[in-house]
Amino acid sequence: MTDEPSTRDRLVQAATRLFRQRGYDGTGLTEILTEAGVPKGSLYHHFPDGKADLACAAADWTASEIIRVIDDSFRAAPDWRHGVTTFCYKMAKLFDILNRADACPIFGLLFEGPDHDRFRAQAEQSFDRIIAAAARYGEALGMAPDKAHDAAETFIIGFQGSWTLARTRRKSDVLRGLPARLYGPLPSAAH
Amino acid sequence: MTDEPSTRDRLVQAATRLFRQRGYDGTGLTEILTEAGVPKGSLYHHFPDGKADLACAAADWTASEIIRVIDDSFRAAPDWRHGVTTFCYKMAKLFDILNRADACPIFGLLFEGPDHDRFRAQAEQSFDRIIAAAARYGEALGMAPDKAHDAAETFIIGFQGSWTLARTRRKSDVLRGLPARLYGPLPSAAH
DNA sequence: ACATGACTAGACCAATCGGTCTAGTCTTTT
DNA sequence: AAAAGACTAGACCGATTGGTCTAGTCATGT
Repeated sequence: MTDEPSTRDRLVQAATRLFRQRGYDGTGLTEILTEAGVPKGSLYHHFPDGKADLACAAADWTASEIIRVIDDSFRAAPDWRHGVTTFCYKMAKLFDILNRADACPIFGLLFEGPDHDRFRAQAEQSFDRIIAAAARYGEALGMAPDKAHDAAETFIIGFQGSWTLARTRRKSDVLRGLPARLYGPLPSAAH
Repeated sequence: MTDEPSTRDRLVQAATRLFRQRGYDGTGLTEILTEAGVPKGSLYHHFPDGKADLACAAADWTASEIIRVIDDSFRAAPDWRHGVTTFCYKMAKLFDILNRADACPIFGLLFEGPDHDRFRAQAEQSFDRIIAAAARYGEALGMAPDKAHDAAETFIIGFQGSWTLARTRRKSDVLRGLPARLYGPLPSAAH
């Protein structure tokens, strides 16, 4: 009945947090180990290839988290724009919690590192998983499959760029303004 | 009459290239020094604060290069969309030259590093310079000042996101597709 | 001829890096 | 009770890190 996270999970989550703040090369193993409260031996037991292995696990875990937010945002959305808007607001809130300084959870993790192509492949896969998840909701809302995929891509591209700008400015409203940027001002609400 | 680049310039350009490939923390000083063919003493003469100083200089240099491309793209453009399209095509070409693997020249340089807030401030300034340069062309093409600024922001946000996706996929056509994404399919050319 | 400041040159340093390895402690199976 | 494998624990390693420091080389002004 202990719901303490396992050693493995504590490692993944500490790594995720630190990589997001300081990047892959900027984060030392000891730092991760200290934050997770785990000795070195355990790391190399759970992740035989060490840091690179851990980073891939962190990327995977992050992608799943993002998809969870997409699900929460689109499940009850009456139309595409509502889903996107809810997602952006949720992420803006997260952005503020993360001190407006961390890398985009979606892509911050995924580059750099010595084992370049392995990381790139991980990024591509995570990216596609996320886009596919969004596209599925587009289809459910009546878009044609290729239209839905395209809309999802545009959405994620815009989100990625917005997060970057939000980060340099340390202001989350760039994220909340994305829907209006992509789809124009809301026609409703005005008289 | 020697047009060899100065020691300083060689340092900045080598650093720019390497930071773009491996990131700030992923690039060692010796690597930069070797690539530039410059000994350590010279580095600390020209950049007393060492690596961080050099990174800021590299960021500044990069921003100026980007603005040069913006100028080249918009100077003779008949309208906003043409300018954006030319820019995207030019950058797609650059992307292919860079082996489709490097970070976005605009923002790849600017994060991470121990001296976090200094880098962030540099990024913000470079970012704003670039957006302002684009916005100026928007105004010259007849947009109201705030409309032009907004259009420039959307453009750069989209570009940043597109570069990231292009990088994970190693395909430059994501960049070339940005104008259609932002402004819809070209109405002309069709019957 | 000589002094001066700009710049080059690289040996050297403590600290930290990612990673290995041995020892020991649990939990489970028989 | 004994054996076995999963897992924890951390001392230790060579390599590399960013940075300092001293010595020397130029070009220029006087």
